[in-house]
Amino acid sequence: MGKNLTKRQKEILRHILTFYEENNYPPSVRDIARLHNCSVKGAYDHILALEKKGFIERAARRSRSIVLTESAKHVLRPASERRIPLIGRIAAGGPILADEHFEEFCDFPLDKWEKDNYRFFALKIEGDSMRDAGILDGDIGIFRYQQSAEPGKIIVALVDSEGTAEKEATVKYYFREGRRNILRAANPAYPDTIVQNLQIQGILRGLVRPQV
Amino acid sequence: MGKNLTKRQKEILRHILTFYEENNYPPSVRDIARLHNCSVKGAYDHILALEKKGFIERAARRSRSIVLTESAKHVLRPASERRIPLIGRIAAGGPILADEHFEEFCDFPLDKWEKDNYRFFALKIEGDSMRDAGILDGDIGIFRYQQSAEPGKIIVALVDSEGTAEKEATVKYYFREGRRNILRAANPAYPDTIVQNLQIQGILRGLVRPQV
DNA sequence: TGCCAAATGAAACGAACGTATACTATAATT
DNA sequence: AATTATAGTATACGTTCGTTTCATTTGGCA
Repeated sequence: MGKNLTKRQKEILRHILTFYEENNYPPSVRDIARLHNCSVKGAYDHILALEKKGFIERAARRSRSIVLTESAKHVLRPASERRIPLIGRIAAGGPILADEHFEEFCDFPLDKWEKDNYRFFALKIEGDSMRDAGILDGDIGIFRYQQSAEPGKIIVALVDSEGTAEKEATVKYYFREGRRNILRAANPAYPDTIVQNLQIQGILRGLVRPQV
Repeated sequence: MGKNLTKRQKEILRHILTFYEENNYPPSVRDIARLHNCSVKGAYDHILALEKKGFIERAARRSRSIVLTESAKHVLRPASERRIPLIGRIAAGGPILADEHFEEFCDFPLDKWEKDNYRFFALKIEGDSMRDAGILDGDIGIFRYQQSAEPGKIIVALVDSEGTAEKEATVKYYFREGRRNILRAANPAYPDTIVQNLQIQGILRGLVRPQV
């Protein structure tokens, strides 16, 4: 997965999407050649390359059978615009919005809630430490990506996870006391956590509960 | 517009939709003929008829250029099956799923959660009576429409609202005690409500919280 | 019964389409 | 310097596809 796209290949991808959005059916090889202003073979080669890299799928010898994969859609419209990546485990040090962390995408009517340019991600919440804030085990939190937060907000922070080199995302209230950062659960059973170097990843902006 | 469909034509329409959902690109005339188990000409004539009646659109001489119109989608799957109506106030006696109650539609990734034939609706929840179940004021509950429920489930029930002839929808835990129906809040500050003739409208299947 | 109209099918034509061959050129990598 | 990946043109082959022609069947209905 996650191979790199060349500039031309990305152009082709976008042409395919554009054609599809305008016509509601996929383009033929010649349609793509026309849009890209190149020869049929040129377009065809790009299609083969895009297929090999996993950005499109198609049926051999069938006309107009190109479909964009999730990766392609993700490349063409960044997470913030429409689809929210659901984050899995976070490797040490890496940025939270790297492709390798995306387990799947969480379709979400985001555009009705927010119209700005922030990027969002989703995180499955485990445990009942935020129970009293109405956030239960299994809920999917929708977070706006930002690296700082006002005290009192519910945030995602990265903390070291035992036994592995990976980090773990934890969801807590964020407070400050002097120079110390405090992570506080919304459940009196959990004690505060005090951390010096806090890696804030985002603040809670929404919630989805798959089942009740 | 809105002409009538013959039985065969509706079958063809459904075949087109089925093919499209399975492949993500439209069928060719021969694909349709295969699905309908008829000749190419038979399928083609049906396509022409469907086009004349406004259920499909297509580009002449272009392969796989059939697209279903809104009318077709409406015929094939009524609104209630996919988009979730957001219910406003409920007039006295009327069924909860009447058009007049829909204030708007709540687009929701329903298909990933449920694959059955139930009908769903959404309801904005007011108050904090279900706070301890993680359902806060302003949350939008997603309910499966059904008129009975097992005890212990969170349901929507219709109760008389003071001063008006209208009914109000209330969300509570449902319990039984002998022949009496008990509506119980998930907040100790609220007392149980005991009702004799309970109008259950649906049970909670999901939740969306627009803002935190 | 006989006739019309709608529905259906086999076959075929030509356009649209995927695919292949051959050749050129550029840039990055080995 | 050789290799590989990318990008491109022009041309052509064979398949898929929309469309048409002609003939056949089917189902009312006068």
